[in-house]
Amino acid sequence: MTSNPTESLIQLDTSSLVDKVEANLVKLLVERKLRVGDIIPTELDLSRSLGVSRTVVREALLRLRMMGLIDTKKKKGSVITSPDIFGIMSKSMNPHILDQDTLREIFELRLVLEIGMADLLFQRVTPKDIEELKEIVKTEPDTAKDHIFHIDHEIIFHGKLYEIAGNETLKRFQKMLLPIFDYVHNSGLLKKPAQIQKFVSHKGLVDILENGSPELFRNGMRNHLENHFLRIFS
Amino acid sequence: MTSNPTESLIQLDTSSLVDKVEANLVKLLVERKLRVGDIIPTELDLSRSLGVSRTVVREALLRLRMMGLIDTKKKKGSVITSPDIFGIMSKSMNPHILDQDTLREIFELRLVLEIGMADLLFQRVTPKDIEELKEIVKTEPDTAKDHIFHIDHEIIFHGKLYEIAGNETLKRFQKMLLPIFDYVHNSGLLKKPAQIQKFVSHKGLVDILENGSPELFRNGMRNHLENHFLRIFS
DNA sequence: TAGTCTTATTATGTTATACATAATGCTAAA
DNA sequence: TTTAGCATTATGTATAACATAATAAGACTA
Repeated sequence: MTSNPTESLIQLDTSSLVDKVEANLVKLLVERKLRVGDIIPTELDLSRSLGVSRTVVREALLRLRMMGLIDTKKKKGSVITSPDIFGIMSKSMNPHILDQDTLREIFELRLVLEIGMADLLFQRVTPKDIEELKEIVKTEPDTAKDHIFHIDHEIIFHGKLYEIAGNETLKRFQKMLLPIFDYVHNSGLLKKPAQIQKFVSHKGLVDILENGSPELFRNGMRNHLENHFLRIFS
Repeated sequence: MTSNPTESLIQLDTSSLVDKVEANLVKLLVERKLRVGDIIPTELDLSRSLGVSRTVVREALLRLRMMGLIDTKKKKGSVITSPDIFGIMSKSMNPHILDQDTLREIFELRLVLEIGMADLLFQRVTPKDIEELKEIVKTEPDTAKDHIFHIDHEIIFHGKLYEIAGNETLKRFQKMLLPIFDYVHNSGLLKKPAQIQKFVSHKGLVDILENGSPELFRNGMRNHLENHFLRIFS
């Protein structure tokens, strides 16, 4: 027992009707173990059985739709879909909307991911992957060359790495982060300017992936990203 | 020019009215550079100036609200808020809703994060942090002891690490992942059972953080998480 | 005058109804 | 049998009305 005067107060329910209906529907999906492709009742049915207006049901369904839990088609009604945890998130991933701190943090997040995923890579990489990577780095442009082309090449190479990692969630996450990363990289947001200095190259990374170890790869990737690290650690 | 017969077809606009209004509103927020706390027009005003029904405006606003772009209060109207990129996502982070593959991938994601964040740690750790970590590991329970207590301790220790990393986005992301990680860890989802074998301890990690380098820490953390890695690499 | 209580106002929350629209399925004609 | 056309159905949109909560304005009291 504390002397906190709010101790005995009951947490009162400030949730709106829509909130309740939403929770109800989610519970329904979970408890009834509905599978992907199953159809849920129509808005009118739901509004009748839940005793609320169709408007409220609609708003709740809209939320589920935004969560990626359902997909609603005309006439058919709503069907359960495999939830897409990044679906909605990508919509708010707008550099112009996010504040500077968040932008910088997302920039960092990408670096963290690429260094940390070494073990996944070594576990799942195949000889075919190595060949493909070699093919990619063969056309590696000079850093001094066309900037846009350079960026494109970066995306292809690192994208391939994520593919090898065999983690779709990770891949989609980075794909969402990428535009932000690029934006931060090119905006004047980071105080230190970008260096053109060259550290471990893509070619070097492929070599490590073929003959080295996760430890070596982590260090190699860390070094490869040195230019970016230099910019955030001022 | 290809012989693709669909080549010359125009991608027609299947977006609903709500979609358009939503896009319009986001554009408004971005272009007008509205700041946090600013009030946007009332639903009725918007419906009048956009020439659509209040219903449509409401649905669009609901979406913005779900994206964490606005917060709407009665009477006041809607005010801009600092967008919360994980806000909505955490709602769909329900182990019972996500499919098995995604669950496993999220499990992996946590491992990636903790190994990859070494540089952030070393850059931002303070002597005070080290002291606090030492205090935490001092009460480190024996692995054989109470399981719940052990989990709690895990969360406290690793949570402190995220705090030191000084990346709020990263921290919030992991906080969201944690329940899923726990669920996967304790469910029969992973084929291999959990080992009670002990590798690099929390104490060992603190020692590295105090006297070592990012490279050493990455390897130490990798080793510390060995039990988990053993389970996903079957 | 300052402070509090009451009342009016206002914008969102909710309901109800009607019609538009698109997808599906059925039916009848070629 | 195929296809064109129609009926059906569930979502999309519009409108109007009232409920509710937060705020502001006004009135009343100390």
